[in-house]
Amino acid sequence: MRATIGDVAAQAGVSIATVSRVVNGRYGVAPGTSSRVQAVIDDLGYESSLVARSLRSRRTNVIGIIVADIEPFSAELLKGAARAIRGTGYELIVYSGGGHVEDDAGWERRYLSRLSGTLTDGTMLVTPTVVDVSTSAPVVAVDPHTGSSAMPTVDSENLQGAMAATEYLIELGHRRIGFLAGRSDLESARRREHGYREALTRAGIPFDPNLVRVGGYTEESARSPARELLQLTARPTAIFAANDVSAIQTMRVANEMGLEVPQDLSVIGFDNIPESALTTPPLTTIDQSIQEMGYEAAKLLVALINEPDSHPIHLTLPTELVVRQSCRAIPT
Amino acid sequence: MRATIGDVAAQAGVSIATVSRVVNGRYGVAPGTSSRVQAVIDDLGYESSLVARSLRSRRTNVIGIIVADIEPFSAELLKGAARAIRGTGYELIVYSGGGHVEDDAGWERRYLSRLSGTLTDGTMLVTPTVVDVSTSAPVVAVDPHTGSSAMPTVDSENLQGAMAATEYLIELGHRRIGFLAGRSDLESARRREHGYREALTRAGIPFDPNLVRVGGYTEESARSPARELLQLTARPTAIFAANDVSAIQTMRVANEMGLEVPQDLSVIGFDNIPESALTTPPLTTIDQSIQEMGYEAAKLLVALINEPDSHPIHLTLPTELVVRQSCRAIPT
DNA sequence: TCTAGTGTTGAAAACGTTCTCGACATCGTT
DNA sequence: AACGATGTCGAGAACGTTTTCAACACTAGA
Repeated sequence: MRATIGDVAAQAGVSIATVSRVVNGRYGVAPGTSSRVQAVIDDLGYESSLVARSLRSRRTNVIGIIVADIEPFSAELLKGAARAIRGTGYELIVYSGGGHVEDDAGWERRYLSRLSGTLTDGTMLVTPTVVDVSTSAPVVAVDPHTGSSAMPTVDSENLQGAMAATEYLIELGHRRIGFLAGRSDLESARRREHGYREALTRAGIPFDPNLVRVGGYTEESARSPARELLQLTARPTAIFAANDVSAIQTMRVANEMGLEVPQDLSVIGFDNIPESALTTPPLTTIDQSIQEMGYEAAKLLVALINEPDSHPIHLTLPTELVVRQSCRAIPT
Repeated sequence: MRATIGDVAAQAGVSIATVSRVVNGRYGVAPGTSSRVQAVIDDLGYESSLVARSLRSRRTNVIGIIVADIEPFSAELLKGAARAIRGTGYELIVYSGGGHVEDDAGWERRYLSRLSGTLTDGTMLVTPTVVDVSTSAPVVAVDPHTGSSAMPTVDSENLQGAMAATEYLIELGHRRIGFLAGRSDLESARRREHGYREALTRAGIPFDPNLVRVGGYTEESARSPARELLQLTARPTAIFAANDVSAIQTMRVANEMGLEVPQDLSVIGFDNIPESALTTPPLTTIDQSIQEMGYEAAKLLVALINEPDSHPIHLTLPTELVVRQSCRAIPT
């Protein structure tokens, strides 16, 4: 059984209050008493319960990260956040539901309400759909899926990145370029689609709505729209998928249909998750330095905790084209 | 301000107990009352505090994962664990200190004590140094850094994997093979070193203690021993690093010294973290399917929570050689 | 009409902490 | 000798829940 503060107090022959003082290094306990209590603490291996402590006191020195699920994107973000936290004295708690998000709108509000005000001093929301949460504790949103808000925000240049991806395909000679979109209620998805259309327009290529399918960012939701695109009579020679997970599925579907990438089909993604380098062929994609987003968001959050009245910041990180081997030039 | 159960009760004109019953779907509240309370809950956006709830009640439906830091290895593990949890109704909480582990022995015991018995129904310990923790709640250790114990365990075939790596180098014609070890107090590191020596012995190559340096698994701790190996007068033609992070640093150090990999030096790693495919050249390594370890460990933990008296299991997952481009045959 | 049951509700204890407040020594000062 | 200052300590409230227990109002059966 786990030792409680009461056990320590009883064994040391002092009150609970005194043990609490020793544990937290508060002023006002005699040296003799202190060392005696400390000895009992070591002996029993007592450690204060994070839960009870945070229920009572305002400050916990824990920052929370709320994610819908732990998948490549959020995992990258976590690495960056952990790097930012290192040495600041804060600890990290990541909270994730079972990944059943589709049928569960407002999860971020619910989870936030579960943690905030008690467990954590501040919270980082990863790809939230709603950002108008009202809370006393600082919150920063990473890659929010809706327009700018009063909340501090870190995201990346979705528009420019999507344009760069499309322009690259155009430079390679592609004209029939399919777009596998994310959910249209998500801001990043809309911006990427906008970038795709903008690049087409600038190149003087007419926009064909038939070449756009809605994918939804997850493995499961990407497969059938990808198949639809590849079954068109005028099959696109290239597909720009709105994130890497979708792009990887697109390559898989293409293979299942007997198509070779990049000989028969060029595929480009968005995100540059580590997995994208592991595919055959390695995926050409847009790097949005997810780790940096996590790093900056965590730094921002810590700053916000220490300086609560600073006004909201919107940070936008650059994107960059990463050429690997999933695209090739159209033979003219 | 965050709404509490008291706010809901006051506004609905019922007692706190009744609200609690409605929230948890307990039997014994009149339909009319229930819907009235539910309306107030929706209106106020009330969500019960995870902290307060878990302080009081035994069951939380949360499983905890305790990691020293979030780096490539643990991040992979998390992905697997999240996959295993999906759809089970459990939620996931990952707890990590600031990554200041070296000067902080017994972190796993401390963190466990912080969470267990309160916040989580069961806990997964990632690469713990001590495994003799005593706790009432179920615990499973992943890749424990010490010998087998009474605690359920998931690890992988460190010995066989290390032998495979060394044998591969030998097959390529290498004879002077350096080994960049992990910390000698860690079980996995010892097993990998054992595999290295065993493979040498079987091939009839005498073991040279001078070709072994202690690295310690982290980026910082790997650099100087790697440099030492490369500065030997009889420089090894190949280096087997005990994990991918060390191997990547080894390649970097080699480059800084003007050596080309794999022309001047072959490097092989261990783990197959996603990052290992991103290096130039891509790293040849031993795949220990970290995600699977996380997946199996989480499954095991859930089983243990539901069936507490089942006897401890030790699961060992296979390893596999992944050939990329960081090794080449010695010209004879 | 009484009684036993059933359905609905609230009061209050408990979980493990932190922290305020007051109590009691002890000590130096006048 | 009296008094305030200082040092050391414990009692108890509070944090937001869950859960036990008892209370109350009915209804149905005798």
